[in-house]
Amino acid sequence: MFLTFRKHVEQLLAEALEKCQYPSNDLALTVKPGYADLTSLIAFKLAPVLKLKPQEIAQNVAEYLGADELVALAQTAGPYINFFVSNDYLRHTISTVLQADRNYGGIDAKGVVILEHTSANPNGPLHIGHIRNSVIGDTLKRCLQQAGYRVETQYYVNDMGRQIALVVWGIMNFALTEGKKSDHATADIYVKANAEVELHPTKLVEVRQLMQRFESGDQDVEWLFKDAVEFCLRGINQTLKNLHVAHDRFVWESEFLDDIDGIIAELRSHGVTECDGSTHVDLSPFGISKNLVVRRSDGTSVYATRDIAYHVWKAGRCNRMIDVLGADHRLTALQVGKVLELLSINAPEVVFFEFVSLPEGSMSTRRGHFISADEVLEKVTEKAYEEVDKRRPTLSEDEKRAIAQAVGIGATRYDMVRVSADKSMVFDWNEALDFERQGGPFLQYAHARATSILTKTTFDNQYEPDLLTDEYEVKLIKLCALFPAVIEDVTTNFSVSALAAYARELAEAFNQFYRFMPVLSAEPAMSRARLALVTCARIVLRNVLNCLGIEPVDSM
RNA sequence: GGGCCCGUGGCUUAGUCAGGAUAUAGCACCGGCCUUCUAAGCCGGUGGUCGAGGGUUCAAAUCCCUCCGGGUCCGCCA
Repeated sequence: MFLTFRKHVEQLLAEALEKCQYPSNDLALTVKPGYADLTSLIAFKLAPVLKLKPQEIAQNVAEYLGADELVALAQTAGPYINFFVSNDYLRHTISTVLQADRNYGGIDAKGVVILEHTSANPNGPLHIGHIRNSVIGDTLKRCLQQAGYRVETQYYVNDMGRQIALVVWGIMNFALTEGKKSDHATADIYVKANAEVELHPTKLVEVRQLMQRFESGDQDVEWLFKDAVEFCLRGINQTLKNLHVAHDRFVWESEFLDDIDGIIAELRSHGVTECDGSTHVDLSPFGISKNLVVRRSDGTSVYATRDIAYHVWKAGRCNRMIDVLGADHRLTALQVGKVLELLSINAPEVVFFEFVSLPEGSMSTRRGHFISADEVLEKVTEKAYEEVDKRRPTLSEDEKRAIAQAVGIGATRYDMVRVSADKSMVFDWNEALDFERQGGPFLQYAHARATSILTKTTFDNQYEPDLLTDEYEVKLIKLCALFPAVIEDVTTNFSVSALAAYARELAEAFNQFYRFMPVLSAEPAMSRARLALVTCARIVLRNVLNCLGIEPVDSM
């Protein structure tokens, strides 16, 4: 509803400006809670142009602004022009939410999105850095779907690099740890292989041979690689499932080997040069001084070229192509994007996120220095179980387990999107295990409270919305109205942390409403009106939680 | 050495792209609220020269320059 309001105000303002014969290319609308529902700073912008005082301009414009169905009041406050929503706006918000229900938050987005995320090398389990990628990616998927897009998520599987060759070589030389989850067992092998190779660099020859045999199409070696990758991926997939992350498709890098010649041929007319037998692309026209090698002098392919081929393939199958990548891929992504542009293909939209490190420093799968997602999930769920057990001792064991699971995953996922993606994070066990703050469980709690009220009565859809005039009620309705605008923001700016913040505000507003506005014990008419609002708030809370991949529990 | 990202109360953090009215929350700390729909909650309070210094502007956390601190990238690795 807020989007409608904003569009409406834009129109009113443009008309008023026209009547004043003022230019109207920038309406300078901003939202500043505490002052108004929407504010225009247009008077400031026009002051130097018109050589008039801002206050005067605001006054002149306001002459042509009046109240209507959506706008209760448009008034100046010095140079500011403030717009306030009407009762109709509030009424419409509630009815819209109740009617749209699960679809509330949709913004009529059309088309297919291919969203690549996680894509961790299958040489070990996902650690807490990888799942920042997974959670951001999966949250985007859910938001894009809520917006209306058809979304296909892809995991790009590196099945032929040096790292996988090392794993394969390790499997050939060391015994797999018995009884371990496959991805963890793979990491053990990988760590051993790295240590061994570091100690005896001559053994690298064997690893290199494996890579060459793979690329030359040696069936036996291909199977070894495939087995190793699938083995590790099974474990990774289990972790993702536990995190409520599901990929629609796993795309194997080696599938693009055949496309490389064609792509290099097509690049011939766009600044490709040969140098000592290898093939380079000159990206200096784009301000990248270093040439990008697209084929080695021994004729074998490089990762970058396969990645380009992958993106060419994706581009042909969707309207929007989005990648979620660690900030260390910034240069690579830029290079890939520029080469795609040379091929007349739009570069992907890339969402970067900064690193997650440990208090003692950065993580390294190679050295076995990392905290796995499995370990975090396990400990957090365990802690959540203690909390449930403490608060709800009468619940059955199954119920406690289920709630602990939902709360643990919710807390973990929320922590991953809470802070802006371009801020690096230091993982802290105390923080991860602390539920006494406005995190995932806080949101779930608000939802559980709303559900609790609704299970104690029936809502027959008969209500008088105009009774909802208290500040807590109005605040809650206004926040519900904002949800589609938040979805729009996430789908255009990928600001998942804004979604997290919105969820927190919504839950807070509901908790305030819950504290001060009795629902079941109110007068019948008031009770029905508040019941409508609880139903509405629960829908929005549930949809927000779904977008965050956090289970909206009915009880906790 | 060069590129990119970050630097906001003791700690974590919003706002920075599109400069405007009292700088956002949480944790911690202090004080209140459970005979009333789940206290994983609510209300109030203490605490900030927005890394430093210049500049642009009627107006700067936000834009420009310099510097400092932290991270990261700069492979015929993936």
